[in-house]
Amino acid sequence: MGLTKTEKFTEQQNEIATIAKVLGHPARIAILDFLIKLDSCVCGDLVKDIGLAQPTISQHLKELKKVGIIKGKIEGTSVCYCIDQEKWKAITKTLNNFLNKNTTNTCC
Amino acid sequence: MGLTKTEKFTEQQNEIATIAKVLGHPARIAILDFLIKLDSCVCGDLVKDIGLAQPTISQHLKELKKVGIIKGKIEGTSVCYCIDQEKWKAITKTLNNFLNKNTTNTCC
DNA sequence: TTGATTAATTGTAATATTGCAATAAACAAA
DNA sequence: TTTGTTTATTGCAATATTACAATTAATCAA
Repeated sequence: MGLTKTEKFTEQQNEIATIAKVLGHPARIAILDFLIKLDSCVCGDLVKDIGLAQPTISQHLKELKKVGIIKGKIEGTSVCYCIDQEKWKAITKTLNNFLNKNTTNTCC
Repeated sequence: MGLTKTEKFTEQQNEIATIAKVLGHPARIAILDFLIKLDSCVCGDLVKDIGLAQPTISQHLKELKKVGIIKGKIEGTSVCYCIDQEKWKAITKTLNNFLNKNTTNTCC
């Protein structure tokens, strides 16, 4: 069916999955890597650096914006994209909350 | 095209994305949550607990096994699934490596 | 042997994702 | 206004993912 049954899961489970899903594409990781390296950036640079077509990059940026991990500020003809520090911290916290839930068990 | 161009990205970027992708579905987060709560588990319990059909659960377990975050041990008619502690730690490290790369910038 | 139980596999339908060409929109410079 | 630059949107094709019914395989119990 291709349709995730979100109603079967807790809000937290859905939240973790949504974040992870957005991070689940190497182009988006590459974009974030690039943004981290710089202080700001325009889409044009990304197209050159990452090597995917401009509409594809634009689409990935949209996904990243959807979870708020990046934000864009229009500056004339170009757009300055950068990491949303607050959101990045929140996402880090959410993922670590989950990752740290696991304690050493003795089974298997 | 639906086909990720992995060759355009670094090994590390692909690795992070692969891990995140597997965590990018609430059913798989729910399965991991359930496994963490217990010390061991069988698929039957998961079907009841999560509320998806048995083949669907089986498919999600396969995805989780693919990245090694869980392991299954056959015990008679049922299978004992549990977290692979070593792999969990490795995955946590990989994700945190990425998440901690980001430092406070002053742009935007 | 059967019959029951449990989990994997297969096949299929529906939806989602990825990627890009073509186009549009928004702005700056001439 | 026209022209060039930059990014977003649209439309489409190809592939991937999600979900489940039906079936298979494997084991245990009687």
